[in-house]
This record gives sequence, structure tokens and C-alpha cells, in this order.
Amino acid sequence: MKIEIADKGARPIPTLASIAERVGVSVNTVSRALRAPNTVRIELRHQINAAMEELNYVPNRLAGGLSGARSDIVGVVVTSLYYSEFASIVDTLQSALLEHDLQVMLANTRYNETQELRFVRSILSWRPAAVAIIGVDHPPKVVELLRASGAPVIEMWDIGGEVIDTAVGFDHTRVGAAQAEHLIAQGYRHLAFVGSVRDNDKRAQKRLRGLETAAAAAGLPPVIRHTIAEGGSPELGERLAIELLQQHSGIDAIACNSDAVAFGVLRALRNRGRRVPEDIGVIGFGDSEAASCVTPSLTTIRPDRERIGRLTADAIIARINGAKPRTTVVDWKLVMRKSTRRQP
Amino acid sequence: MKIEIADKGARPIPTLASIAERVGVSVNTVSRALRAPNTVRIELRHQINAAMEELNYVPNRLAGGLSGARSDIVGVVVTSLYYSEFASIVDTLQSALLEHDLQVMLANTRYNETQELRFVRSILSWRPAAVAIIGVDHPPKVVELLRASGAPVIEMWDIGGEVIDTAVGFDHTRVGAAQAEHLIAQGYRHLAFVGSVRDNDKRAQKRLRGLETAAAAAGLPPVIRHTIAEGGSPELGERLAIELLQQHSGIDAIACNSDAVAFGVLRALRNRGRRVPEDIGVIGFGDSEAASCVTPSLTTIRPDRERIGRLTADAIIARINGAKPRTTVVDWKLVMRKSTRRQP
DNA sequence: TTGAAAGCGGTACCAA
DNA sequence: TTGGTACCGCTTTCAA
Repeated sequence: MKIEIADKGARPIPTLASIAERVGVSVNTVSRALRAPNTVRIELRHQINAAMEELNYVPNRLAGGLSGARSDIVGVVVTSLYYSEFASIVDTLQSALLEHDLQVMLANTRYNETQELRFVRSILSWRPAAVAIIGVDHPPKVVELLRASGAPVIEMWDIGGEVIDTAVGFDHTRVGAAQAEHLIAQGYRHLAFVGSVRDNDKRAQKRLRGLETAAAAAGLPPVIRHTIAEGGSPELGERLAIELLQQHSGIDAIACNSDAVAFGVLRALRNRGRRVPEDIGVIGFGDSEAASCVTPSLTTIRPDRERIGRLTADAIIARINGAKPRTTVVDWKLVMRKSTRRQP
Repeated sequence: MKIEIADKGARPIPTLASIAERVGVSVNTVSRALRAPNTVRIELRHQINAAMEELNYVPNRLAGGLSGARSDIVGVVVTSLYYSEFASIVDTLQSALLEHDLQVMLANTRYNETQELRFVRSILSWRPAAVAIIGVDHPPKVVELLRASGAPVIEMWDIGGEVIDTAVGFDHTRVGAAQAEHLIAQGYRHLAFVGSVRDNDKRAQKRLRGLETAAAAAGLPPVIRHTIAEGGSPELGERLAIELLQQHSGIDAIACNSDAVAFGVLRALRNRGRRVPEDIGVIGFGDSEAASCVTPSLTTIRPDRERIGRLTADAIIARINGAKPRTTVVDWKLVMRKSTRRQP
């Protein structure tokens, strides 16, 4: 579908030429007054600025970008915006990019690989100065397009595997392992994993694998898993927990794929009279704002989202300026609260 | 600062011309094969498509937009991305716009009017097909620029006052009044208002005014307010609640400017042995995912964010297609939970 | 059904 | 310090 800008009223949008005409100079001079002010006589500059102000001139970057073979758009592709999972990364990233006059073009794939391809294509069609994208696992065509575009590509949130160019994130397998190790240290032995795991949520899958591997290494029985490919929410967590407890009686610890799900798990346990952390331990992932506010407060993993946003911005600037690609590992930590605190 | 795209490796980015050359037709034909396929002989079309696929051709929309005097960018200006306040609106909005091949260019002002002006200018420089922006209160220059741009402008989240063009939102004064009325109905009489109210958060100011007016109308003593111009968080809520209780002993209900703040208020009250809802009632705003998961569960206001996102997308499409500007009021509701339930 | 040519609004290079 | 001119890659007449 082609879109036309609705009738823009009487006054046409001013161009460089209209400013030039008004002041009585060439387009060229006006252009330079903007980009290299000190190459233009000061009084002329004042006249030009005045004219621009008066006509509400706004440069046309479509033209500028086309001509200059440069664009100051950064494409940002995330898999979700809910629950602050990536919203705060985007927030920090875009603020940091702003310092360099880079504009964020946003796309949200909602964990859909078809959308991902479509969006990447769409973003590349704006000839972005760089692309930041969640994850390191993408369909081959996406990788091919990104490579062919020549733009620096920063993969965020996850690391490992085949990085296209530059990555800023952490090892999710280690997170899963840390969850298991923590639970084990608190004396839990019958672990379960619960949550929303969408097909393309490779990170969740890695965390689950880390959990399983660590549990096995400690000689624990296999991790019971009860997941579903829907969006995570307290309601989902509650439902999954109820089903889990019905089917498996021996479970004494539940690792959740997100805090939102964990909140629902806590509620389900409370409603069923299971004491947390005494009978069952619960650990989340994400450290959402409310994790410290539920009862009992939730032990969880806190990734440093703001740091990822900031470092991604740094990486973008560096790459644009010709620095070499590199992978940056960003710390996270396990925040222990009451939902797993068995020993005082 | 001007940005150059880092060295793009050996292979230059393919253009329409390169495809044309390869197939042995004119640029024109290739262009039409894309935009009006049925005006091109089918076998030619196949060849063209094959060439595009092989060369990983991605159209250059900078050029397309310039030439066509149209752009399929929608500028989206929000004041925050944290705490799902607007993240889910953006999420829904962009998904809906996608259906119409409209691209979202995002800006986050963080409640800073200088940034707002800067962003609006920046977005307009992309000649967007429309602009969606949070709020109806903007600096005069912003309004002027938006008007002059000729693009449809959809103001979201709030309504009332001087709408530039089209608005999709609700009356925040009414929300504040509803909070007061609910508290009063539950038997509370000494109201306080607590939270993060940034200088440019006109919506919060409206809600506060609504609360005060309704309290006064009911003959209650003046609402005690304790606010601060920082970002809202449970920690802030806890701190403000503690200070509030130290300075004012008679308070029996606290309205919070956000759920995040309310969570902290609940924690502060619990730690001080004040019973909720018996001694003190607490009401939030926003209905964050965790509101039903804290103890006691939080009574709050639930705006229909997804609906706002969807209706904004609809409004954008309608305006682009020449429909008249109009204001759409979106419902919200008060979700009563335990934090204010005094009567069974 | 296809192609030639004139822009779109800037930028960049070179000459004045 | 300023202006002329040739693009940037695509769309859009208008002819062929």
C-alpha cells in the first residue's frame, strides 16, 4: 500500500531553495550555512537563520541521506516490548544514540521469524548507519541480508554462536546453571522449569539447558519442565504451576522463565497452602521492578539492561567510526531474596 | 556530527540500475516490476525477481521517498518507555501499522520539553506520513512545527485542551476523581497523594487535580501531597510513604501516581505495621502486571493501552486516507482489589 | 509492454 | 566566501 501525505494545506513545505530564494543566495550557500557555518559570512548566516526560523524550515533528510550516501538512522529490532524485557534497553540505547544525532527506527518481531525477516529488510531499505538486534540466532536469510548491507550489526542480549559482527550480551546457559546451583545450595533437589518459551526464544531455551545440565551434574533427578509457547504473565504462571503440582508431587523448587510468570507461581502456591521457601523454592528471571515487592520477595536474575543499552550505543559509534567488531560480555547477578532463602 | 557508513566491503549495494543492467532492461521496468507487477511481462518479471533475490536487492527508500514525495514513516514520540507505561502502546501501535507497511521511528523525550522539540524536528525531517505523540500539552514551537508539517498528528493517552488534529485517550482529571470517589466510598477520609510527578507530566497533574477537586466536593480535608520530580519506582514510593507518615499522622488513604510507587508504599506500610486496607487504603494507577500479585493485591486504574495503540493506528490510517480529524475517548476502569476493600 | 527524461531536495566538488 | 553543476536512486509522466 502506498501512502500519500494528506493534503498539507495551502503553504508548501519550505525547501533549501525557498530559503535561498528568500535571502537571495544560492541553495549551496544555505546548505553550507547549515553544515559548515563558518564558511558563510556572518550576516548572511543571520539572514539565513532568520528565514529558516520564520518559514519553519525542517531539512529533508530523505534528500540529505540520498545525496550524502549516509543516513543517521539506527535500526533497532527487538522481540518484545512488554514487561520491560527490552523496553529499558531501547530506552537507554536511544538516549545514548541521540547524543550522536542518530535516530532510532524501531521494529518488534514478537518472536516471529517471518516478521524478523520482513523488518530487517524494511529497515535496511532505509540504509541505516547501523542495526541493533536482539539475539544471535537469526534465520539464514536475515544474516545474509544484514551482511550484504555493509552496515555494522550489533547483536544484543545474547552472545555465543556465530556472531555477525559485534555482540553485547551474556551467556544465558550460565544463567540457567546459576539458577540450578543456587537452588541446590539452598537444599532443593527436585527442580522444575516453568514458563512461556516461544519457539524462537533461543535465550529461554539456553537457560533451560543450563539448568538441566547443572542439575544433572549435581546428580539430581531430571528437571521437570512445563512450558508453553504463549506470552508470559502471572496468569500463565499460576495456571502452569497448578498443572505442574497436580502432575508431579515431589517438586521442591521451580525456576521460572520470567518474573511475571514467577509472580503467578507464587500466587498459586500460596493459594494451595504450599509454603515458600520452606516447602518450595521459586526463582525468576529478569528482576522486574515488583520482584522485591511480592510476598515472599522473589529471588531472581538481574541482567544489566541499561548497561547493555549503553554499551550497544558505544559499540555502534565505535563501529561507525571504523573500530573492529568485538563481543562484549555484560554482567548479570543473582539477587537472592526470600523465595529461596531456606537457611538464615 | 555526520556519520559515514563504515567500509562496506567489496560488493557495492545493488541498485535498481544494477538489476536492470543485469537483466538487460531499463530501470523503469524494474521499478514497475516492483510497484505494478502486472504491467510487466511475466517472464521478465521472473528474471527480475531472480536477479533481485540473487543480489540481495533492498530498495532504497530514501530515494523512493524523495522521489515519490511520500514516506511511510510514522514518527512516534513517547515520554517514557519504562514500566510498560507506554511500551505496550508502542508495541500494539507498531504491530498495527505494520499491516499497512508503515515504519515506526521512535523517540523518547523522558519528559523533557527541550528534547521533545528536538525530536519532533528530527522526526519531521524524515517527512513522516504521520506523527503520534503522547499527550496534548506541548510547547508552542512543537505545535507550530507539527502544524506546519502538514502531516496528520495523533495525540495519544490524554485528551482535552487544544488538540492539534486528532486525539485518542482519556480524561485524566476524571481518573483522579474516580480514585477519590472510590476511597471515599470505602470510608476513607484523610487522603494523600504520593508519587513521581515530573514537571512535564501534565497527565499526573490532571489526575492530582481531579483527586483534590473530588475530595473537596465531598467535604474532606485537603489532600496531603508528597511528590517528587524523579522517576517512579517502588524505592521512591517506600521513601515517600515513610516521610509522609512521619509528617502527617492522620492519613488513612494514599493515592499513588503509579503502581510501581504503590508497591513501595505497601511495603513501607507493612514494615511499619500499618494494616492495609484496614488502617490505610492504597490505590495505584496503571494496572501493571504485578498489581494482582503483591500483598495485599493493589486496587488501581486500568487504562486500555492496547486499545489506545490500536485506535491510534486506525486513526493514522484514516487520516492518511483523508478522513477528518476527531477525538476518540478510550475507556479505562477502576479495578478494585484488596488494598482498598474495607467492606466485604 | 517498455524506455527516455525530468525531477524530488539535498550534497560535494570545482571554479570563480 | 560564493555559485554552478553533476549526481544520489527512485518515481513519474509521456512517447514509442
